Amino acid sequence: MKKIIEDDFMQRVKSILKTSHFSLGIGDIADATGVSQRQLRYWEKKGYIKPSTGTEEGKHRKYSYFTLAKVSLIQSFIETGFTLNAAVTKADEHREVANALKQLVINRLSSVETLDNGFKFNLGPIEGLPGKDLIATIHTGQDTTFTLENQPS
Amino acid sequence: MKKIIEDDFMQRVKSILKTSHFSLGIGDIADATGVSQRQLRYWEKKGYIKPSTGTEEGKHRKYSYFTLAKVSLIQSFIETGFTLNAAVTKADEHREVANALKQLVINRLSSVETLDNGFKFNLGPIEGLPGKDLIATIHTGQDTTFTLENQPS
DNA sequence: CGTGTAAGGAATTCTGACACG
DNA sequence: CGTGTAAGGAATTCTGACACG
Repeated sequence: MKKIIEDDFMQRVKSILKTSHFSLGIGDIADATGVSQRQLRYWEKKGYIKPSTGTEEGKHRKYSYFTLAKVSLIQSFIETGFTLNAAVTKADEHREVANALKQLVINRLSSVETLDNGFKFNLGPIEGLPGKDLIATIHTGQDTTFTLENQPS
Repeated sequence: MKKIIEDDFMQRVKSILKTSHFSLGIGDIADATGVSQRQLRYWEKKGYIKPSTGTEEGKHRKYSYFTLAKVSLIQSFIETGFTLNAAVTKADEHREVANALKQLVINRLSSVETLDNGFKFNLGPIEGLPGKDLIATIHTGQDTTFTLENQPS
């Protein structure tokens, strides 16, 4: 009942994760974060955020996913009572977290199996435990567990 | 030189990951995947993909990130020589992979430390290894390694 | 089947300004 | 400082059709 997803598929997924540089419009950012378009343009003018596609030629602004994350963080701090400037400072301290998470997945994901109600991800070896692979098991709607399995010989 | 990011921050990041339902326009999907707008509308008409925001009221289409991933996968199979219909079938077999990856991060990420040139993620305990926490270490531009550390007492 | 194109209308975003404070 | 609003123009997307095959 389980099915090992072929390496070919994993290559495609990794390639997509690495190369897919998608962008969002200002309305998409506003809807997702609750920050108004007026605020986003003002924050840009102050240098707090910047669109990936310049608006030099009078075109619509485009934002990266990391800008979305940053806007969400800033908004989160503002709601807590920080001033805009203080919220930006706090958000900037950790702006690379989302990027690092993405890198984690790209670097280590080596294979996937489908289960009846979830997935098994093979994340490769752990330092100091030769011959073992780290396995993350996800069951839909439940928690994720990590286990160790002997590497296929 | 290292800095433990406070729980407060992790709560914000988790909250953002869970609640941030962002969407992309048809032009964003087309630019990110290389699939034309004409193709996207045709694929929608055939029932292969569907926008998150209906176009009933004559508004612009909005797509989820998972639809972007699916479109990328379909395109990847088409480029390999599959027909559109066959490519959709292959993509559908694994459409929940991206969702599961997101769940993995949300479920297990418990704390983050910043290093000089990367991050340390604490992913919590492993089955069968009491007292230990799984640590993922990411160095910018390098590989990710997993190690075990004693849980803080 | 699957995609390209030109056409006219509608939805979205653009800038600069006025407002409040 | 930081954000809301109304205004007119520009960029983007809309649908239905014609085309090729």
